[in-house]
Amino acid sequence: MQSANEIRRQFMDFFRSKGHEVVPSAPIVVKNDPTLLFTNAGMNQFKDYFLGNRAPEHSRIADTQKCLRVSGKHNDLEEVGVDTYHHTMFEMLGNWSFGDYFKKEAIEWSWELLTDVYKIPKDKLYVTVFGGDATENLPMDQEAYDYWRALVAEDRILMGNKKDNFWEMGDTGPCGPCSEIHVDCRTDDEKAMVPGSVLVNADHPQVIEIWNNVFMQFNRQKDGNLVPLPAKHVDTGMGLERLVRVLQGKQSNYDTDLFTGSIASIEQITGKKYGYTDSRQDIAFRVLSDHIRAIGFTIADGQLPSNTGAGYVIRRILRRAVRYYYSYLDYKQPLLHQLMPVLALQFAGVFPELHQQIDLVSRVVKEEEDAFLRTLDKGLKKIDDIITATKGRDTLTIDGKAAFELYDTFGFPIDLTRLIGSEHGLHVDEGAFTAEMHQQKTRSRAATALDTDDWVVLKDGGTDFVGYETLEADACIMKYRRVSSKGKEQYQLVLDATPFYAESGGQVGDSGELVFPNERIQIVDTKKEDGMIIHFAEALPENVSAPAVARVNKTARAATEVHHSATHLLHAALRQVLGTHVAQKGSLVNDEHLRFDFSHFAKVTDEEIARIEAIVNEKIRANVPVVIRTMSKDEAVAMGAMALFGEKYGNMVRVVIMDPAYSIELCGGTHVGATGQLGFFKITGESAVAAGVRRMEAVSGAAAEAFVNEQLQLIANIAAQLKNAKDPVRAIEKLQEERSQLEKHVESLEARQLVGIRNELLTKDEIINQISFVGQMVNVSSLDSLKKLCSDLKSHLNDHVIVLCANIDGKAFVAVGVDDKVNAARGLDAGKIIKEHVAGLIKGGGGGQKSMATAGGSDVGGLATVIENIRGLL
RNA sequence: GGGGAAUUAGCUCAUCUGGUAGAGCGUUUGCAUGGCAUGCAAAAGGUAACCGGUUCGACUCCGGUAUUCUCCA
Repeated sequence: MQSANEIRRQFMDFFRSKGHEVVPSAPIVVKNDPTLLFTNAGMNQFKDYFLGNRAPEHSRIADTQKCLRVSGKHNDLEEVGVDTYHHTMFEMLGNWSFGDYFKKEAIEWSWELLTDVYKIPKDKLYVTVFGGDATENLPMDQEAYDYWRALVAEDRILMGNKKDNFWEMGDTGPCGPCSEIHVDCRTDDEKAMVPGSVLVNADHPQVIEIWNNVFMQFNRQKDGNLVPLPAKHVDTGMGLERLVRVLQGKQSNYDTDLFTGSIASIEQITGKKYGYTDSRQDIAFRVLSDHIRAIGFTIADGQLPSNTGAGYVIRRILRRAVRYYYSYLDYKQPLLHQLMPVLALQFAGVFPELHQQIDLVSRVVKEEEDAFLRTLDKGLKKIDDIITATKGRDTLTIDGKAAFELYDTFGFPIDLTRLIGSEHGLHVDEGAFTAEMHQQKTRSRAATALDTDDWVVLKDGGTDFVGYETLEADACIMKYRRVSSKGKEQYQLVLDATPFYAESGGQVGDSGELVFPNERIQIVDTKKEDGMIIHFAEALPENVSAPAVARVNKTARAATEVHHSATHLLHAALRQVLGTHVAQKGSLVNDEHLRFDFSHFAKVTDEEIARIEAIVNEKIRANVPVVIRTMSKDEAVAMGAMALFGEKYGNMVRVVIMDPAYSIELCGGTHVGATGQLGFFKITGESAVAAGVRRMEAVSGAAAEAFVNEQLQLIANIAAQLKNAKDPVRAIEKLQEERSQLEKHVESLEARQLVGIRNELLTKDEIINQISFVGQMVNVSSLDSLKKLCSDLKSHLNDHVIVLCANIDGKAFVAVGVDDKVNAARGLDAGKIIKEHVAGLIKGGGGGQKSMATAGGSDVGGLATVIENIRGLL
């Protein structure tokens, strides 16, 4: 039996023999594309080629692409692991032609590979061809049919409709008919009963599509019309997991050697046995062996779990895995991180990034697992309350709102609520839960509603980026569109030439202005989308076709460049001081400061920070020229450039060198000419971001100068407050000591004073109708003292009624204490007394408990009456 | 980006509708035992995240800020 690794290698060898360049997988985490969080198809990294925004370096390419799908019409996260063939992370094998070969070769080669190389029996295979569509006025794909007919019997070629056999990237853009290859894996008996041809594209688990060949030959325009493309492309995708299952003769993807290693490890760790069934326990095995891949590869590509965006998707996948082993494998400790090394080893030859960062990834995963297990613990306490409340209401239904609150606010999974509820004979009101969920979604969507108009195209072509050389350029608007969200309108502009740097690699996009003959348009931000540089403006010029001068805000750009160059110096210094395990995990560079996240397992000590700063400042004083060169990737790696995981690089890369012996980085950002321009570098903060990831914040250039001045000013102010003490720190320590001593002193004085007053009051005790009555004006400084005094007296008197009045800063205060026995025997209630006989007299309000209550008011004159009135009640 | 929640002793958390902030663990001290594990007793430890408002009175109610958690996009 061929292993998955062999099968993958055969694919690459085959297409290499057909003149293809084999390229590595693009990162699974997508950067700089607001429409996509993760790579979800093999073609993602070639999107720019198809759109014509960028020229391909090879016209024939083959690869295996890491993909992630957690939502979509055929793949809901909650379904993964339940069946035998859906996955979160999967590999898409693909061969590509950019304006090179077309239908003939694509069809012939796919057949050759499947039947000659992989030796799949021809009578197991069916192919589909686009059958035409009347509404689009498209004929059937006769060309593809004819090429297939030369290879395959007529009854194995099926006609497909637009839904299955016409592929579109989006509402507009390149598209075309496609031709799928399906394989029928059923037994001969089953085949005899129902012919495979009727089960194609019918969601049968054993009759599955394994390869789709898309022939891009049209461009879909905004008005819906299809225009033939000048250059025709081939875009294919074959799911490796399915292919391996077919070639290894398995019933389920999970029975192939892509997954059996992980499953065996889970068996070993949990002591449970995988039984190939649909039981909860077996589903848990599949869920874990699937999710572990998604988790491992996304983190290895630099995306840490978090509570927003792509990071949140990873957190959700990870938590679903935890839920499954926690509930169905009866394993209550972190488990996933134990599987990582097995996975890393399995893919070391294909996707080395996981193996190379295995320590970091394992730690991050363990930390996440620990955090979620803690969340579960807290949720378990909450659900106890809910269950008690439910039973108290004499019902068997857990309120859907309560279940949703538990889920929404405390992150407690709904399936666990169901499970725990059922253990108590309760069920969840699912309708109400779903309704709450729906409301939440509607609210979120409304808040993010983005209304985007169509592009208005004035001129076709690509943008010439001149921002590395100049900050000012002649430009025309090529296309623009209006976008609005939450009542705020903005315009997005694409220019034929621009000096504006679009946000990338952590460096923020440029701001500036477009100078037209009669007006100036402010550019507030610049971003990248589909390879286009998009300028964000608050308004449109009156004449959008007028020539303009695009001018970048020089001050901001210069300050940003200072921080970007400082980031490189910092990165190199970190590696020198902390070790070469330091790798960039995130970066933000703007005109005010820089933020750099990197892998490191301990807090960076003050001494280390001092050494890092010293190295960077040394490099600044050495005034090292910053050399920027474009070279081949191999050359850059040979030079010792730090290549980042999770970054997509073409064959030619831009390399930024600050002293070849010190810092060489692949980087598309903009930099200063020489390090001396940085002036000074200062680290302003060091903190933790996630397990094994630290964050460093720093300033350089003018921002560093401002920072230092602020700090010095602060110290000067402090010293001045301390009467310019020689040693301000010692002076503050002394002040604090004195303060705490004084506080204690005052406290004990007050306590003693109160004891004195209390003893005096005890002598004035009168017995009225068997009740100990104390009613006096006292001299205390706060309501708190008055209360203390009252409570103190209570503990010294039996059968008491106490009324204490005080004049504190011109306001009247009264405390009334009534012994519980007196309350019971005579119905005297301190709270009631205060409300009915005190508050009114002093023009105020009050209240309290039966045994003690207080009141306050503005009329000090009423206090004497208060005492007499209460005496009268006895 | 939008919603919900949390922040109380060194740590983990109580404090039902506003009315004198508590527990367990840990710390310190004393006692018991030859020593340890430990047991007993006592003590210290609080600006209730921060700022403002309502109230006679706010940990508690309202608003804002910060940090953290959580769900949705």
